[in-house]
Amino acid sequence: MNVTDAFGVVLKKYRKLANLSQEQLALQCNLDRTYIGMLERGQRQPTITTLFTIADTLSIEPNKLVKEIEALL
Amino acid sequence: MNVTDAFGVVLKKYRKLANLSQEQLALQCNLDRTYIGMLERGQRQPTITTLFTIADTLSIEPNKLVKEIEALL
DNA sequence: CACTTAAGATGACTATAGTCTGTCGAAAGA
DNA sequence: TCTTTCGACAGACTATAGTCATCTTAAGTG
Repeated sequence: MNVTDAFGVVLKKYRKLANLSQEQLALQCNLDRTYIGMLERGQRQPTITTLFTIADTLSIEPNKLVKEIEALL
Repeated sequence: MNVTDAFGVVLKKYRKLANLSQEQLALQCNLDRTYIGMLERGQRQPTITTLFTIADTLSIEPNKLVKEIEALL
């Protein structure tokens, strides 16, 4: 599995845990609804600041998200 | 301090620790020499796969790099 | 059934990641 | 002085992150 796909999997998992729709998450992150969807489907990869923004919104430390990605590779 | 600048600081620190020039690191990462410089100066921010590639080349876990960035924010 | 919400998907767009070529100055060695 | 190595920096470029409008489908819900 590649980094982009792994990020999508982890993102979806934590969004669901936070009980948010893609749209709700997008609003809280100041990102676009369709972009969140593309991230989850592995069709886009985030920059590092986007990673931090999303992690922040999901109340999880960025390094923990990254660690989970590493575990999927 | 923002995420982009913090990444630059951390990158430079670990590149020096690995005793590599920007050009040597760039070659090993398959990235451009000037781009490594821009990252270190906070003029560009990496995507997540670039983060993983660089961490890999520097023999450090991506989540550790990220943790250091968090500490600088 | 109609109505709503969530998400997949696409095409066109703007902003920026990442490349390439080259110049410059500082430091260090021959 | 001459050369090499390193890094800052600039400009022009290509690839892709991220936006926006819109349509479609699936799963509830009354």
